[in-house]
Amino acid sequence: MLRTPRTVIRVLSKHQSVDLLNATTNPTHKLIMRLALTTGLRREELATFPLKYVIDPVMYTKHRSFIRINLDPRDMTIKRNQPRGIDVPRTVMEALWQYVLNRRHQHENISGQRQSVLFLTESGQPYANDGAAFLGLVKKAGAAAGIPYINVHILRHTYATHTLYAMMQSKAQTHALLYVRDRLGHASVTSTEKYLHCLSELEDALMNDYQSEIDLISRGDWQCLEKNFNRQPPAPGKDASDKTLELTSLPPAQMVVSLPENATGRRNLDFAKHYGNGCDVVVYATQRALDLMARACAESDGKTLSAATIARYHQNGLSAFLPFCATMSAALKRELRLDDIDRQFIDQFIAHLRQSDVRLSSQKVRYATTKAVLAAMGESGWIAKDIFPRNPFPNSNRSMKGQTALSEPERRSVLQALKTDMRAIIKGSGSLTSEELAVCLLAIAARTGINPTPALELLTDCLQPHPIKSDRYVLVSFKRRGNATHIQSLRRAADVESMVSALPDVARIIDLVRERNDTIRQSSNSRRFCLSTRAYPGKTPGKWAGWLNTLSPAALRRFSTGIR
DNA sequence: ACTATGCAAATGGCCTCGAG
DNA sequence: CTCGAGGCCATTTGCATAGT
Repeated sequence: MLRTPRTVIRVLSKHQSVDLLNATTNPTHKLIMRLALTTGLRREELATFPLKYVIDPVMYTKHRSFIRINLDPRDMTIKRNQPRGIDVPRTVMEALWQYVLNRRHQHENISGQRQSVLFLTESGQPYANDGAAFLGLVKKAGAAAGIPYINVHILRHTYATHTLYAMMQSKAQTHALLYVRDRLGHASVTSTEKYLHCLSELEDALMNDYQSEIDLISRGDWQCLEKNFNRQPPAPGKDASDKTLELTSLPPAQMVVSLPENATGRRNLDFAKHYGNGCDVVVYATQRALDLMARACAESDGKTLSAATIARYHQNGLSAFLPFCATMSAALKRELRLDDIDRQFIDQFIAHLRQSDVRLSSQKVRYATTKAVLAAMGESGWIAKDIFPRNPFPNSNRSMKGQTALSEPERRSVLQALKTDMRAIIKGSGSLTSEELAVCLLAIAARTGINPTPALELLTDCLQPHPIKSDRYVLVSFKRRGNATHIQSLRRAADVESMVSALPDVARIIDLVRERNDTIRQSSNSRRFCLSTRAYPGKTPGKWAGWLNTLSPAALRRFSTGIR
């Protein structure tokens, strides 16, 4: 501990703060000190800190390392009844959240009474008398850590001094002072300025990375807490059983994840080849994660993640990640476990990608898609969260090459060819083949300019009468983009990809497709899509005969390369 | 309050290959 | 000949934030 001659303010150095926390064995006490050291709360504020201020950090969507909490005198004891905001490190909030779910819950059950304050004693009661007991436990920890003089308020001084110091490295002194004043709830900045005197007395080396250092040492406990939490039976809920991971009999009988109906060529994701390489647990966890995504996709009608995206997770991400896991297993000479997947493991995976001979953008995609799957596994509680570095592949969106439009003569000849083909189709009868459908699609696209994938997913009711112009129609297509945060099953304005006005000839094409392929569509598994056809029209009695499908991108591509 | 900008994630596109 | 799988790359979109 360092003291200054002119003031009575005493603060802890970074190392002393760390020692203090390490000397505390009781997790609740440690958490109280950690909150005090990272937010500068007063003793009475710690004692009356409301339970309701603790949130699941996962639900805090702003990508900041601190979570802003607004303290309200109606919820807790605050000096001068003055509301203020404090910034809680995300890692501390995570620890508080785990405390609430785990240890606090147990203590509350001991007394059988629900409490509104956050921190509870071993007997499940709030800390009485504005947290008078904190002094004893801080003193005890201080003695164990070899800190000669300490009290609860020193933790607040320590926060103030170190935060001021850290902020003044990058911001003006005034800014830093005002920030710390507001966090501490000082009425005047002159109170805050007292801490400036401490600064000059302290050595730089003691001051750096104060908060991050404090977080680091507490991480161990936090991870233990999390593991305990995961080991408990899942909370009752309708999807609780879905998210449990059955690891007893591997490899599983079912090694394929089926994707719902979609407009890409992907149908089934095969995991069989990844089993038996020393990482079956990991393979199975990833398989289950994709399975959950696929189900969510089917239930939400593709509004969560599109089937194409899930397929890409498998193809781009896992096809790189799972072989890497196999290599790691070989290197470790043992079966890989789920708790092997930590920050270091991810770093090694990144290094592994970096030495592969694919381009940077591919490395990035492989990493990003793997991350998406692992993050989902983290959400389900199967592996640790927060294991990813900030951005391992910065500036990957370098040079871009745009596509050039067709020249005018080219465009004319394409349109001419389309017109001829369309005329032949109109003359014919019976259901349309995939090639004929491709002509229709291109004709629609050429007249309306809609994008290919939305076009492939046009619904049977895609054509609406134009509200104003009686001789026109509106062609409505939907985009599938969306995150889990906007799950919606209803059509929303934001989901409309385009609403182009269409002349009667487009309406005629769509009507034609709708009528001629109606029988096929009715017996199809994709009856909502307008552009449905029979795969292998009329021939090939193999296993695909009679299989019904949408017009596939592959068919469309082969057709369009044909007309070039 | 609004706009421009930069970054990361999400998504689309195209090629090749093997099986039926 | 068609389809889906495998693989790589490019572009678009969403989000946060700095700047006005």
